[in-house]
Amino acid sequence: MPRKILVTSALPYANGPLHFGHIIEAVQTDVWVRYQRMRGHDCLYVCAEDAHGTPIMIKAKAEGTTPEALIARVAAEHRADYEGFLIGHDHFHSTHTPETQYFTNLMYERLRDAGYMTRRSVRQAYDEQAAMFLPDRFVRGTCPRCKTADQYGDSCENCGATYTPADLVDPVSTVSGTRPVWRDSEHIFFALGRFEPMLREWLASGSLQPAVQAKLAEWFEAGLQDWDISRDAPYFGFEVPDAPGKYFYVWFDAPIGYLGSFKALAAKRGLDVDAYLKPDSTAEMYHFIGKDISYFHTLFWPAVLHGAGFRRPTAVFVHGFLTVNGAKMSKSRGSFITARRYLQRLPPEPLRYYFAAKLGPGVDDIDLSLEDFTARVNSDIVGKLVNIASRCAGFIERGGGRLAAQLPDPALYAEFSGAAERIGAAFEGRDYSGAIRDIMLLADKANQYVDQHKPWTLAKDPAKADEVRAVATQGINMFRALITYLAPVLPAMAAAAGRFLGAPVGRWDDVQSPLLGTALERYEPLAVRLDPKVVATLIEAPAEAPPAKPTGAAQATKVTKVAEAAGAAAPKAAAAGASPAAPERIRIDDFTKLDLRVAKVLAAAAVEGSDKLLQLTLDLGSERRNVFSGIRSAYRPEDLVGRFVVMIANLEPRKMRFGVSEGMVLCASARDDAGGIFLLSADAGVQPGMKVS
RNA sequence: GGAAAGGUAGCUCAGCCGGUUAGAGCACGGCACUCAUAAUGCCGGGGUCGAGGGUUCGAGUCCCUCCCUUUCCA
Repeated sequence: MPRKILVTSALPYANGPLHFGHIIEAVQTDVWVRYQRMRGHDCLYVCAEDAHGTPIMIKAKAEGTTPEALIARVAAEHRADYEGFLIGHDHFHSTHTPETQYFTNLMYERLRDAGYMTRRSVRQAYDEQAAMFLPDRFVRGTCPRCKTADQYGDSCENCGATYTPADLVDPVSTVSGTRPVWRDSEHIFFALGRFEPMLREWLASGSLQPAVQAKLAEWFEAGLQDWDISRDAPYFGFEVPDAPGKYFYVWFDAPIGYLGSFKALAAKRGLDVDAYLKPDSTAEMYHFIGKDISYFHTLFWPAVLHGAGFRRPTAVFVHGFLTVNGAKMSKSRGSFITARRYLQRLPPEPLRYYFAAKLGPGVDDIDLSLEDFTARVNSDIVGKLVNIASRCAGFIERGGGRLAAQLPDPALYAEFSGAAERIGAAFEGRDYSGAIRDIMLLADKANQYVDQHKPWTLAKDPAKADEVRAVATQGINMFRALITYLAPVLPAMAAAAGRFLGAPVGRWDDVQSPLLGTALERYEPLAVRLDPKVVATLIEAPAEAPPAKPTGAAQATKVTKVAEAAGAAAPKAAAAGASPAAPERIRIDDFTKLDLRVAKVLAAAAVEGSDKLLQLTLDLGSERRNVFSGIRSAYRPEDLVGRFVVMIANLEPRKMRFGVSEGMVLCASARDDAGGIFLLSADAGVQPGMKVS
């Protein structure tokens, strides 16, 4: 009996491009959906543009356009990127639509009438010049705990402290640059705490992964707070029906956007919305999300649904974060890879395969290692999988173009067809990495089979033509089983394979009856190898020397990391094998010979008669030093005054043409300074003269 | 600061409820083969399973402490 399933992945926000973090989630969802469809289930996949909120409003203003125009433009880009990665949404909508507004108002009114909405006054930062209340992220200032400058209004990136904008030292509005004032305003709150028993029961039903359950337990422990779902005008969103000048907070209507998108789809296809959304619905509803938004999806969302008389999600599937080459995606490291950047260089399926090969059912983070990506795809897909078809196709073609009437080794084929349930269960349970391990083991087995039976040797004896065809038929059928199992991951390749086989690859159960006696089409290569040189260009070399942007965590990096970051300027050169002579090892006492000190730049000036040098006057706490430094190409003297640098304080003074240099300032750079020169410095709070060790 | 996940061969990872000489793929070395996109097959080298304690007849697998990495925190 086919299941009725509604699936969503998280809504991309309409103020930036899709990046690999979005793509891995879309791939995870899409693979699951395609698998369900291959099993004959009625599985719908909807998504939408998350269109509301202050950031959209401000970005539109900055671009001199309207939020609607901005959303339309970004949504079109997002849609194209999703399509580029073969993400098969049944419908891609927007939250700024009548459908979403309909559900938003309906839910609000029902929750209000049931007594779950309360009002009370809130004191909030207000920008008098821009005439608007400021979200926490739009107030910046100095962390009250560690004194790091220029931190967001809700938490410190450096020390991790959490606080409110009012706690900041020297708060500044990022909208106008002025100092905010504090004003009171009435807000609407959703009484989340009253749903605790329901939520506990819901989570006990086994809808969530163990790690997510643990997180929820922690939140229950801390106590569920009322949730402020309103914002003051000006705000881009839906106005609250019974509160003029108040708008629904973007996070209130974002998940409702799932239902809005579904409603639009239902209208298009004549589906019964109620059958999916009523409290006792037998349809299943799943949300694929990243772990950062599990609070909204595992607490607010089920509570809002339940309180408003709708069904709750069957389950929420939470995945971990994507890291690139072992570290968080970062713009400054160039590892912030957009969907567009990838698609301009490479086809989508290798990445779908690689993500699938690494995705498990848990919330663990997933690392994209570019070298591993290339090796894995070339070896698994081209070397193993496609090779089976490629090496067998010729024998069939030369032998008349038709498959044999029966399999020479039914027992071996049974191993392949018998894996269907095991591999299917892995897909169902989102253990794609397990499924792919299984599939590749079978691919090895298929290649071994061909090797053992040596059709190329048999083919030399015309009397053995039937035997040759039989072996190739066995091989082709094993290939067919494997590409069927991989079809959720590689839909385009599966379609191409279907054309070659003369029988579409579409249903999971097709594998149970081998393809016999039928004609094959001419074999065309189903995949090409990835060029490591092209793959390496996914990582962007940092463009120019960063214009003095030294704040917070970015600056707290260890010296080794800085060196690495600079090394990345020559993209992957080191990884490509150009290993520079490894430096000799030293002992700790060699290191302690260095007297590294933090110094403050008191004065800086270009040196007359030199293209490279700046003359620095440094405060070492107890003394001042005069140092010449070859950083003129990367720093303007006036930008340096007041900042902290690291210097070698016990370097032999050196007489130069322009004077005596009494030390050396530490910088990171590529060997030829090609990617720029980067001064090392210390976090806020450091004092001149402090020793570095 | 709180929390979660992870630390197993050069790389990416698998090792279920503790039990024979710790596995796979890639990479590397050798051999074979030539049907296949220098693809494939066979053989081989390579691991003090992060560190230190503990429980046990026996621990990569359980407990404690510490170190490191990544990530999350309405």
